[in-house]
Amino acid sequence: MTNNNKTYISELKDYVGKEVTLSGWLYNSRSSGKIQFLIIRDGTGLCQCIVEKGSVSDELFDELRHLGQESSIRVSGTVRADERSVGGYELAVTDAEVIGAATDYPITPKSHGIDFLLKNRHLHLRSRRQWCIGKVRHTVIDAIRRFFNDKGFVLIDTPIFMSMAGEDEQTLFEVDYFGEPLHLTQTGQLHLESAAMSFGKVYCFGPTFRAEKSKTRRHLTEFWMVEPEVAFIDLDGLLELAENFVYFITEQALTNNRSELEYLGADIAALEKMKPPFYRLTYTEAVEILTGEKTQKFLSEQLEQLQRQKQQIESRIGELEKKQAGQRKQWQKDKIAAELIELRAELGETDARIENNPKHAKLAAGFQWGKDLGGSDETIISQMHDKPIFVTHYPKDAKAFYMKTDRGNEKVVLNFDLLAPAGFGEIIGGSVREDDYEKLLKRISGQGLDVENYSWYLDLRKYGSVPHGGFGLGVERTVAWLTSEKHIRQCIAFPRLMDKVYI
RNA sequence: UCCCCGAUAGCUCAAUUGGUAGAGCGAGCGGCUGUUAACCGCUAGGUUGUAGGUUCGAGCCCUACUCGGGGAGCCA
Repeated sequence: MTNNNKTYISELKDYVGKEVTLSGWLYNSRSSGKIQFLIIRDGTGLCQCIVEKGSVSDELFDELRHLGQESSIRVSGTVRADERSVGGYELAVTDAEVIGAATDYPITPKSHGIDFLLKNRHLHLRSRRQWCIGKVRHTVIDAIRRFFNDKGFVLIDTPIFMSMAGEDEQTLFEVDYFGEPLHLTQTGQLHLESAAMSFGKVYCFGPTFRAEKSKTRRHLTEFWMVEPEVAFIDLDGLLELAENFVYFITEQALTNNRSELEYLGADIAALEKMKPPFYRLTYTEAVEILTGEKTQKFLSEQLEQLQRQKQQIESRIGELEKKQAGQRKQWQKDKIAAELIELRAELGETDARIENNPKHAKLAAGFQWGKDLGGSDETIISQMHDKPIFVTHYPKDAKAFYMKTDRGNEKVVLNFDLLAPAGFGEIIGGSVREDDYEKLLKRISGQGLDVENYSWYLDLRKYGSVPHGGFGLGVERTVAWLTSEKHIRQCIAFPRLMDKVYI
């Protein structure tokens, strides 16, 4: 089948007044006796197609009236601009051909639970929300490659089967490699360091696997991570690289996906403020903030606000319940019932936040210097800022063996996390790498790791060692942040969750 | 692994103190020439997650289990 006569919905603005043929799927339809509105999706967008009685044969008119959601179809007609239509253009249909009729499509235009949607992920991908997220993700990935390629970085594909651990042995997936135990990569960093000593600036980009038993909205067992690694760079240089990088990604998403971001309900005004420089805090400063009065005040104000919000929702529910009882028409009662369901869900979320608030306040107030920042601690700091925040100089003992110690204070390392604002939390983790042979050797053996396995890694410190470092950015977390999507499982086509793989 | 919540029609949810299981969407039929998750009328659709227990009577109370959601630890 040739593709020559086909027009895509995204191109309709160039065909106003002209006759075109669209190929796609029936997204939704409404009929009004002698006029039908078919919403067609073709992968590039949505288009409302108008079928008037008399402009097509009676047989076709009747066939279209009974066509099921997601049937595949080819429609021909004249393009015209109309503000009432999705996307601003519509098609006055003169002819149509049903390619594959569909009946009883499971995902209806009403709301569904997450379990049902994940079980139907192969179909859920067709929904508008998932489509918008997929488009944003595509832009993010394109921006990642473009940013590094334009800056002279060389792409290095690091292995997925790994013989050594980058971080923690316990969080690895083990595989049987012809009888030998290997594990799936959790970072390409160690290999990347060796490549950086050849090419200077390198990056790797691919799937990463973590066997962490984490059941939260921020975790997947398989996720995509990009990791740049640069020779001759210090911590300040890394921070600058990271903020320019994140800025470029947000700017590309705003340029290419504004309508998708709007549909998804992303905070576009906030994203437009993401210009560097970002905030910079040391770990010690972050701890002072967490344990300080300002945080307790911030949290108690937040709690008050949540309680006010709760009261508002409750009084609204009370009003609606009264209103519902007074209604005689069943459909009016049902409309109110639908609103009540939404309000009750909102109330549940608010309740959970009210319940968590004092726990988080207690955790923050009792935070001891030396521990790693917990999820709630990151959330608090993130909520207190309107731009991304770098947190640097973590305690050495809480961090991986390869991080370079601060020569002015050996208790901390030259690392950083980048927290996305408004409560989204960590999207980047990175560090300057230990470049001193003796210090690295001591840290490897000090962590009980087999030095033999790391001899090649130590070689990099033997033959022309240089200051170097890099970081890793999680793609799904970044997409979730940009789109205001709550759970990162929606930010990858086929998510792998702890204990659960649907298709 | 721990804590909290839930499971009722294909889907999303109601069901007052323990007293005859309902609605919307979706499906089918009909009506309507500008609809925006269209609207209006009619029809079909149920072993209330599983196994026990209390009771004259259990969707509702009790116990165990299964599955799911949210959160914690850990992390991108």
